[in-house]
Amino acid sequence: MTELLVARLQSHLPLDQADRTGLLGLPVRVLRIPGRRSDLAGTLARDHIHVLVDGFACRYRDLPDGRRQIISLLVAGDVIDLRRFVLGGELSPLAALSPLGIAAIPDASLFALLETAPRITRALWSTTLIEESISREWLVSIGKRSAIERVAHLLCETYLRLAAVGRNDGHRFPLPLTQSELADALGLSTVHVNRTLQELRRLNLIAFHSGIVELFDFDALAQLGLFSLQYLHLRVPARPR
Amino acid sequence: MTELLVARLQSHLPLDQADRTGLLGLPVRVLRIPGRRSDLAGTLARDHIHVLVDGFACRYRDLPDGRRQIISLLVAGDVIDLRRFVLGGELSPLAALSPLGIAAIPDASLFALLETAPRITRALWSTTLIEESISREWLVSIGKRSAIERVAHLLCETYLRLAAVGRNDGHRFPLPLTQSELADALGLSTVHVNRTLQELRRLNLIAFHSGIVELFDFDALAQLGLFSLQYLHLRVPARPR
DNA sequence: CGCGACATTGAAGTCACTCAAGTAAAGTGG
DNA sequence: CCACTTTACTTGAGTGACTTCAATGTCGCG
Repeated sequence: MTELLVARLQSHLPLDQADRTGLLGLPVRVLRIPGRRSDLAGTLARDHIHVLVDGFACRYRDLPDGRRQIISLLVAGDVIDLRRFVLGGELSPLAALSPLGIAAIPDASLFALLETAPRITRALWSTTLIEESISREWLVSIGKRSAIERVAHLLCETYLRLAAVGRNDGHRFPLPLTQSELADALGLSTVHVNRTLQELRRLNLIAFHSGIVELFDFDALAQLGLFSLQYLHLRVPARPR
Repeated sequence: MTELLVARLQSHLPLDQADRTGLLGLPVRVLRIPGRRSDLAGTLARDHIHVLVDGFACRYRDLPDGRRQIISLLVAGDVIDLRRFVLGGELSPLAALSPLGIAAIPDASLFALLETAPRITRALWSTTLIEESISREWLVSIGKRSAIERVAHLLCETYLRLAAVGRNDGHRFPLPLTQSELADALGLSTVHVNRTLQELRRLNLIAFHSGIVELFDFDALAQLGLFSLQYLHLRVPARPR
């Protein structure tokens, strides 16, 4: 179950054999969430660290009057609660967008491993920096990109993140968000997301149906979305045919 | 010069005496930037880590067609290039918004210190997590808050960040951004920032003139901006009279 | 079959943008 | 010390991208 974590960490920084062995030796319990739901954070043990191994989740933030902003998308390989692990405090609100598999590792075991393997500390720290990098790029999207650019950008980003952990199927990949959730992620209204998706279909750039996206022309989509790639810090830019 | 860094790290996580001594013993060279300028990143040595000790800076990102998004504001005590230190790669574009004082510490010295002081690693890691937290809150602002809420929110945030390092003067604090830079930070147009500031003045909530802000009613402003405070992870919420 | 969730469409409205002047303040040079 | 330039701020008018509201359509499922 931790192979995925190893793969994920190595996609950003190299590890050596001892590091890998240490990670693979961590005790893991796997948790299953059967389907979509909000407010998942409370169900995660506060003395374990959790890695998403399957499915889609998101972090979100609700304003007092009900407005919701989706802050980030979590895909297989993402560590869910490093912030709590390092800084303590509460976990940010979390929602399952599909059935999930979550690996839970006791904090204590990871602490022990980090004492002997400084490179892993650095690799984990890196993943938080990359999350931040993505978060900043979303800021650019919402702040400066038009609706169609935002959607195009998000699709490029998600595609590459999934491809980096092998969860794509050629140019097709799962994206189990409703249009209204896309709207909350992109800072748009549901109606406008709908029209924007139609425009992208009309341009023959994508198909999107029942939670599956297909990209017909990644390069054109990337150009349209002013997508630039470096911010994902992938060591081997998984670029598809 | 590193007292400020100590203060900053302690504002989020406790350190012990040995940690403080180690930090204060780091060799430091101080760099002065005489005034406002973009594209500062290139002038910072790639084998030193830099801490802003005085003045205001910002990270930004330009899109190919010239649109600029300001990604974050850096104030005294902020570490500038932890990402490079941990993850390598390029520093994100940086601009000086005022004359700056920057402390430069050799990477090697800090690496050496971190080997003996794991708590400092954790404290530094924390600062990157808090930066991310702020970045996410900006995402919420731009995604879901109205123009006046955004401005109010930014003012509350900046006030508390400055107060945490003692760079406020009662309810007054420096904010050396032009309205056009505020616009680039908030995802608004210059014209609209102007009108929004006028509205805030009309409501008797703020004064803002030649780079100095005064808050007449922090609580009212916080309420207007849907500002919630926890995301700054301050151990001692510096709340002013 | 009928319900519920999601997607789609149309129409009307608005918040914030763009364009275009005009004013104010501060620096520059002769 | 005063024209001249530059930079920032302010104001008005018109526009447009996106929103809101309100139906209607479609699909999967018990």
